[in-house]
Amino acid sequence: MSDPAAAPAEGASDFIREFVKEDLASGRYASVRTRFPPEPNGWLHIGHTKAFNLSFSVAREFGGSCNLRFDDTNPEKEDQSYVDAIKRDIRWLGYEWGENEFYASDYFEKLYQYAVMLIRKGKAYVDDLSDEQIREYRGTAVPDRNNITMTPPGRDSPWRDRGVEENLDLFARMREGEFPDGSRTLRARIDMAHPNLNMRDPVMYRIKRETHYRVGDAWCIYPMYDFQHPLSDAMEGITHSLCSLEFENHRPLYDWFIRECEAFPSRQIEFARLNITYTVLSKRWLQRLVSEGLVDGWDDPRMPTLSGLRRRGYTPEAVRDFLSRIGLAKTNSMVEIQLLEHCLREDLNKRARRAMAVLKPLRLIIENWPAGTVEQLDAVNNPEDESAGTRRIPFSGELWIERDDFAEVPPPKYFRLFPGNSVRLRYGYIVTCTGFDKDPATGEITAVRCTHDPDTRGGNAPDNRKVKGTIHWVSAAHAVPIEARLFEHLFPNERPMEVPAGVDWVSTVDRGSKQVVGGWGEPCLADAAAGDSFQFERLGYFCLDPDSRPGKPVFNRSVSLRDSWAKIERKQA
RNA sequence: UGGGACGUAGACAAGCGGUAAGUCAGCGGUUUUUGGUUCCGCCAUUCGCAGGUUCGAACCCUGCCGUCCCAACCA
Repeated sequence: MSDPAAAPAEGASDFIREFVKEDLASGRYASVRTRFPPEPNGWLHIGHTKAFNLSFSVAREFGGSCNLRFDDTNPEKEDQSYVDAIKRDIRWLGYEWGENEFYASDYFEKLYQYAVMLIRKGKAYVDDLSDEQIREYRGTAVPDRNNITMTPPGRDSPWRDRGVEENLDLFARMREGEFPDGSRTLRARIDMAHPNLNMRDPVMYRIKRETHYRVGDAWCIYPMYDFQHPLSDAMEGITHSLCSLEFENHRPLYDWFIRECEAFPSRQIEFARLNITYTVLSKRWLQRLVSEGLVDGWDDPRMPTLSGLRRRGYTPEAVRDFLSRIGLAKTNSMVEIQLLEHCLREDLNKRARRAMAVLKPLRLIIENWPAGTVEQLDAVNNPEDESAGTRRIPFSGELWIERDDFAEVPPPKYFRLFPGNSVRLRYGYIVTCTGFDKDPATGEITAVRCTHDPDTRGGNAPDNRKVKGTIHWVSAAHAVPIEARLFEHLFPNERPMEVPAGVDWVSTVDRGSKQVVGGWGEPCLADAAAGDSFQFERLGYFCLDPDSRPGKPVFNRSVSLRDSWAKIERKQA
């Protein structure tokens, strides 16, 4: 407890770490053990990372350990595939749990014995009330004249005072499968007048004939969260059980079960869950996006799932950096997605190789280029990392440039290509625009013409004249065709869940949030492997998608570069 | 005539009775062969509001206001 090694390594500090420190100092606990308890009924999203990053980090910082425990007590929706996906995603973010992998379903027998213990103590009883009756007896909330919700005290179930022996017998027969689904429950005997609804004799067990993905048909009664969770924590010797705010109302119950079962006194501490603008962080909502085909599956790069972020090109480092920046508190908060994007840019800027690619191609013809000549030019792979080295790029008399980099009539402050103006072709030559070709029928610019200054090879002018603009390009004869998938936020609204009455939030999904375009890339892009990240100069960061085929790489735009020109344009408009 | 929490800048968030950190966003400028990056400035006389205690209050007390959560045999 006076061990200096117990101090947080990274200097992270928040109210939970304060509590942990106090608990160690006071001797309440001798060491730290946390847990991350996902239910295997869906994919992990970035909201979950806040929770498991916290529990794993706190454990590590205080020299303890963190268990991965699957909270699999509802066989209806759980499946092994989710277990596998969850494990894969946690590892991806960089956490390992070694031998500490547990399943609440492994505790079914022990939990049953705890329930028997509570029955013997007169603290639990078998109830014959139906679910509707239970709800009614619990006390239905009614709006008063000020429309404030109030809840009258509940009434005792007529079965509440059954004798211990009868309860024991009935509970055993529930387990044996003598009663139909839903016909009886085991309830904790606490206080039907308690102001906290959770304390009004919560259900501990329900009868449900459903095959469980791990224990099969061994059980037809399954424990409820409120009973199972504290005892699972206790059995694992969890000291600090960290969970989100909505469980605050359950803490008295959590403590009650542990106390009455005389189990290890785990401490539950709640914190605010993560919300991010322009997206939704709820399994149910994400599930709907998938099932209604609004996205291309759980790993669609627009999804906030870890598999989606990974496919989008997010790195574990960027996600962890994000988590370290959002802080930890009990205030309900909505983090701007710009912060997440900033973290990605910052990470990729240091690590991603640069490459040139043109996404809205326009032909550039260098009129004074010696016909048939091809030159190999040197290019830096990453100006932020000298060790990344250099590469050669072919240059010739016909190039692809970005359509946005030419203007027939330049707007104010535009310093790209327009008739009479000079720009530098990155790593190439300084060229001067001599004209352009236009389709007389459509008015579309079909090619831009220019001359190059042979003395500026590499981009430097011997006379040191300054050229304001530098644009990217790809040699037409050497370009590899690429597909680029450009993503925008899934929702146009900062808070997609807050829709006007009568509007289905699903209808607000931006159908144009995924845009597929064809373009041209420099030759090195043909050799990219799935998952490789590049910065396409002046455009953004792109990650090779597994949909790529030989000769046809597909790139997902992870995030665009900051674009101050776009801001100027916006102001001018 | 319910219970549990939370209110510090546009968004997060430090602050723990001694006179408002930091980050993102935004704005202005610097550097730059990416309108990227870097770097430098600016951005809360005030902490939901009103009283009170104190030499001194974002921090303590009282009242009020606002927001969130709770009425699954889900977790």
